[in-house]
Amino acid sequence: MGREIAKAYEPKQIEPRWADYWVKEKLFRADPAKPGPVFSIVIPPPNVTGSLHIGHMLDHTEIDILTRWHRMRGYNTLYLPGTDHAGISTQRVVVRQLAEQKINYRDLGREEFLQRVWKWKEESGGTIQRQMKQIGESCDWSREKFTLSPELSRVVNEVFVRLYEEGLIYRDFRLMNWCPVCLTVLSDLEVIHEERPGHLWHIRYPVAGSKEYLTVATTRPETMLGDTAVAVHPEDERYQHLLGKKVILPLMNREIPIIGDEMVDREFGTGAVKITPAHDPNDWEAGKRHGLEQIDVMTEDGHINANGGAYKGLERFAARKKIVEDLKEQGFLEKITEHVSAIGLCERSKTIVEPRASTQWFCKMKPLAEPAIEAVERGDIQIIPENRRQEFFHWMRNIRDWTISRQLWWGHRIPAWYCGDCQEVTVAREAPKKCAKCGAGELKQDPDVLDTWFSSGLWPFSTLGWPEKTADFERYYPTSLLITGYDILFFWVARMAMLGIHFTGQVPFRAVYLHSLVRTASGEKMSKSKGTGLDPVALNEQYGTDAMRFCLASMAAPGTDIVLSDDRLLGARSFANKIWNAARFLFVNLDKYEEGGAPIEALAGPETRGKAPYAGNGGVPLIDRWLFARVAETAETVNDALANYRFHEAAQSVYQFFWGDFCDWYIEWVKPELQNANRERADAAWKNLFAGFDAALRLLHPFMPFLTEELWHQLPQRAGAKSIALDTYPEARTEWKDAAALADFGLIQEVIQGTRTVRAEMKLDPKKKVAAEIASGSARTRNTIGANAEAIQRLGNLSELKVLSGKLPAGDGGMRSTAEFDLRIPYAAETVDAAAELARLKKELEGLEKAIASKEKQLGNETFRSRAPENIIQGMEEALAGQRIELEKMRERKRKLEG
RNA sequence: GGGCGGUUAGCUCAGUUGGUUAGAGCGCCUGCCUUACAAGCAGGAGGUCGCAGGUUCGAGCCCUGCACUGCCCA
Repeated sequence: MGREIAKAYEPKQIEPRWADYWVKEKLFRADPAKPGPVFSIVIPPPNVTGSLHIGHMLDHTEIDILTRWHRMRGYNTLYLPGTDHAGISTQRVVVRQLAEQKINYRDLGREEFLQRVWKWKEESGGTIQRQMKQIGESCDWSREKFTLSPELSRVVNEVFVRLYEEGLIYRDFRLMNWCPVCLTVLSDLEVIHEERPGHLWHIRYPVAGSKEYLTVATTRPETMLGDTAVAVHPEDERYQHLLGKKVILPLMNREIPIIGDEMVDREFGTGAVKITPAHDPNDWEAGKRHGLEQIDVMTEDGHINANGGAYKGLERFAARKKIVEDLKEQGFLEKITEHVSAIGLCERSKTIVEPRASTQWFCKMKPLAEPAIEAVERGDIQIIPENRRQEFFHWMRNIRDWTISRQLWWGHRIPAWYCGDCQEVTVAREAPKKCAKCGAGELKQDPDVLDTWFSSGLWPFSTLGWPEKTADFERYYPTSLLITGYDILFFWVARMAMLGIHFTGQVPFRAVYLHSLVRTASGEKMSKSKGTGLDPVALNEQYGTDAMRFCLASMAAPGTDIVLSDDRLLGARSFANKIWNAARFLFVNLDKYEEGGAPIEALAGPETRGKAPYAGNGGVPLIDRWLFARVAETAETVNDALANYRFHEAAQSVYQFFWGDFCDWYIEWVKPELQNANRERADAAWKNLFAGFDAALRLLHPFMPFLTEELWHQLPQRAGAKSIALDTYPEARTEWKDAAALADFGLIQEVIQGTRTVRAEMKLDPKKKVAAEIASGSARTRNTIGANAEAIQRLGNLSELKVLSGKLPAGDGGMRSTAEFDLRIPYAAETVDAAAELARLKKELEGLEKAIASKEKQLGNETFRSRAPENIIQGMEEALAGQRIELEKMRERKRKLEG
């Protein structure tokens, strides 16, 4: 059976096939009845606003790596997928689409509009699902959830009602952040604070019954239409005589009082400020203190309303301009100065938010926050990286009540009904038939919906069937881990922690790993709206999903943002190609060997692979002992790194192993053995080669699922081998650990590299084999080299290798010395570039002398000797001894060259 | 204004409790189409670890200050 294997890695040829296979075969379906320790993880549900971006790609890569890793290690594994209805964002998208067709969504009516959004949701939700399948995420599609599904909406109502009954949800009339574009209130978190250069307008307010002016400074002149007072600091000497008097509000010709209030900063502007309770949070509070009227001068979409007199109908910034002009014209404008003002922007629309008073629903946070803080303090929820804990605590300890209502249509309708007769509010799980208080039948449901994060906050338990005690809930809750970006620590993670503990009595996840953000080359957060986003699908097609995943993993050091570059992606793709070609070498040669009548299952079948390493005739060769020692080391590093979310370390380790060890050394070394006329030796070599390759594939699988699945299936397998994803993950087997093999092979590598370096320095013709001689005072070293002379000659391109005891006899040629051995390629003296070598020697000598001096100084220090740990001292002494020998050899060589 | 992080090779970044001559990828230089791979192979150059102090037998790592830079919160 000849294997068809393309010359180069072509991800497009293999990825769709396996993506399909994994879903169709339902390989990743979780079964709560199965035994084993549990690893459960719920996806941070992507918004159904469009498609996955590069940030999702990182997030999902990390989740999938850990999921596949746990599964291979025998965990009962659940990775639960799903999407978020993303109220405000999704509504915005559809509103915009309609606007492009010149349709105002409000004209459509609520029902019709919602139908349109559902249609959009089906499309983009489908896109996300398709993308996730395309990138090979090993989730259980049978458990896919959607935050706005009837199933999860019931949970939302349940939670709302319970919180209301517990007195944790209430209504209040407050000044809120309002987005005039999204037409809804926003929570504090949804407002982005920014500093922008602006102006400070100094406006003269004439004092009533006097010729005097009181000049106030403001950053928002348009709000003066709603001024109901002017305030100064009560102890400000400049204004004592004005306290209790009134000013005439310019443009509006209204008398308003001059009040004293300690909130006024005497240093700011003129020390006098206008008070507009309906349009500024500080003024709102001041207004309450002084019993001032609240005059709202704006419409919901940021235009001046009837309270604004002549300015009615003007958009707020147009109104500002006009008001400033008018003030100037009428002599009320004293001056304009430069000023950097802090502004609030709507997270979604980037519009400047407008403080606006309205009645909203709130959720009390302090009672919910405390248990969550304690859970993190106790370590019941572990936050990684550690430094994010502090942010979490700081925010949680200063938490404010959460505005949970939104003036949107797309979302969970608030389960509250108002009686048309007695105005009583009824909060219920299902629509009530009549008013609980007066019995009237005319009830109207609250038109508002809940903040998206209210339902996302329930995600870890709502998706597992709570409040029912389902098998899934019992088995998979609390989830093992949450992986998400640190940018939603407060929005989402904190709220899940609070709501999860409150409703289930258990933490929603035992650990939270907060990963970095993917940034553009200039360091900005990638964003589709700025056009700086990278499309993961396009990149996956260009480089291959496996390469993309590997690249992201290799850059995902905890706490560091990722700057993705073409260079890195190319490097990862090269790695995939390297793996592909190593496989190609194996398979092509195995086919050849098979034609010679070799029983393949006995060479490369799983039973055979499991028992490596094999001995030929004699013991297990050094190269094989070394390979499996490296497998064990790599498995140890990778397992340890993944257990600690050190994806980059895991990736780097497996990269080094596959490329640096398996390809560069192992394959090159065993090539001739594979054709060895001695059947027993050749068979052993094949068995070891495949066992090593198989271990490498399994090590790589969580990072590069497609490539490894493809190649794994090409291995001679038991009938019915389903997937590498269900195979076991390599462990650091104790029988593979072999310090002696690592040391001995390290020596051989030094010898081979020495010959290559000397050859390069002497600029020898690469095609020409040359003789080399090597001398060592150590019998063990001589034996090790002697036993591997054939491979050393081949890989060092040598025609002959003489192994001598003691020192090299006098002679000319290129030389390399270590403490262990001296190597020489004899050659006529004139062909050696003595000057170049001398320069190199001098430089090396300098470094060595420095190293020796520093060690001598330290070792000579009594305090060091008495305080440093024994192993450090001993290691240093050994290194020093070696370096002294090297130094001596180098000096001798130098003398000779100079002589 | 408060808090957190970053500054290490030309570029992008690792460097886990302080411990022997600081690493990787890419780029660069030299030589190779060696029949798995030129997306490759072999060899090589390149860093006073932002600056200034301090602690320590010993500092890229700990402390203080400064500079530049990014983020979060108000």
